[in-house]
Amino acid sequence: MAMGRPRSFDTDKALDEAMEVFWRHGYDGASLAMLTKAMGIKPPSLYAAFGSKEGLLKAALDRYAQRRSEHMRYVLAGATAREVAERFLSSIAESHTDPANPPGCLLVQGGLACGEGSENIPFELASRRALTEVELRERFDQAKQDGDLGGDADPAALARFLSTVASGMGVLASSGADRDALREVARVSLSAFPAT
Amino acid sequence: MAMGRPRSFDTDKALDEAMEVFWRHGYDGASLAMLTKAMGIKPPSLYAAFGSKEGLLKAALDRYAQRRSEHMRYVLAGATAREVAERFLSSIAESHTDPANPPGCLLVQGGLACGEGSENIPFELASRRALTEVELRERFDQAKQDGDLGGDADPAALARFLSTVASGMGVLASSGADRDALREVARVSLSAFPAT
DNA sequence: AGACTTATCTACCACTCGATACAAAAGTTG
DNA sequence: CAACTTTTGTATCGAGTGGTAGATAAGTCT
Repeated sequence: MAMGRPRSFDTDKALDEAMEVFWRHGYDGASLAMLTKAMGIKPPSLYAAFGSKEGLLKAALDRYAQRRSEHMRYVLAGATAREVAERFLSSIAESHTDPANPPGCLLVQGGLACGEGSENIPFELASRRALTEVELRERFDQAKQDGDLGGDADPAALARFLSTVASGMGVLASSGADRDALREVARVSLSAFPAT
Repeated sequence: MAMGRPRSFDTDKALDEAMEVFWRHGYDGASLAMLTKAMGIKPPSLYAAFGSKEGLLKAALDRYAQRRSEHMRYVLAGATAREVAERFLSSIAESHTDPANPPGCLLVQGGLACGEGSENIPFELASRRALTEVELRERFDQAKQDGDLGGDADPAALARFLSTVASGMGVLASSGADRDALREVARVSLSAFPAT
């Protein structure tokens, strides 16, 4: 049945380049010219592989989530709620200032507000940010059952707090703050988790 | 010397409309068509009054800062560091979910990452966000001299923490979170300021 | 009134946007 | 090799971008 001409570029490698462009310039600010140049391909190849600019973003977001999942598994494996929080905030401080990537978080930098043809992009990013909060809340629910969160502690509120601080650290990092500044924010934030 | 034809629109009223467009769509996402329609004027009037799209944003940011200054004066007038933090976070929770405005904070929504012609916009917003952090730090320095901040407390770190949480609350609000959610984040954040 | 100054409107500029039509190229299968 | 299928590059689409030229309108000053 004839297999057709094989793709001449590596999809994942191209996605990594696209991710960086979206990360650094946001969805609206990332033009097809920038994307195709970074990916090393021409527009028809991009559209054949990803369908649309939005499809490309979603594929990049999937890849971003995949990268993060291993970190998150380590974070959630912390023995206590406080240790989970400590691991979470530390990993955010490191990853948001990793010189291998643009500063901040793709899910924040990608676009909190967009133009007329891209109204659903902010929703897409928000729903992906929400996933992390859910993971934390479920872990803190478990911590409460385990007894290492006091009776007055609110797992949902703590998860939302951590998620909010993480977003804020994304904004801070994108402003050029260095790693130590983010570590300091992480340390102060831990006040919400009384030491065992 | 002849005064010339008077301006037929109210500059501040027009700025308020422009502010809302930038707030809701970000700098790149706000097109001249959207801006002129919202302001009720034509492009030549806009350019005569504000010079450029970037000039319009800066004028809107000035107006935004002016609006906030009274709130900030109230915040900084708190008797103790903890009361300042409490007032700050509460005012953020209210203002970022004020139905009279787009959700979140203009200084965050306006654009953390921009396209090729607007590289300096994120810097402009970041420098304005930094002003609030400086005000808080100076107030906490004073609190330390006054003795209502313990010897182990770090005024700069606490100010950066609050500023970071405020940015995070902006992201959270822009995702559709309601006022109670932000209030809860404010409450948890206050853990960093031991009660007197 | 008439000269002068500034704002406004219509129409448009060159350019970029995201996206695509078409034909040549590069493979696999019979 | 010949038939078939898919990808690739060139060249371009219509729409929208930020911004402006030039004429007209609406005031103030002498």
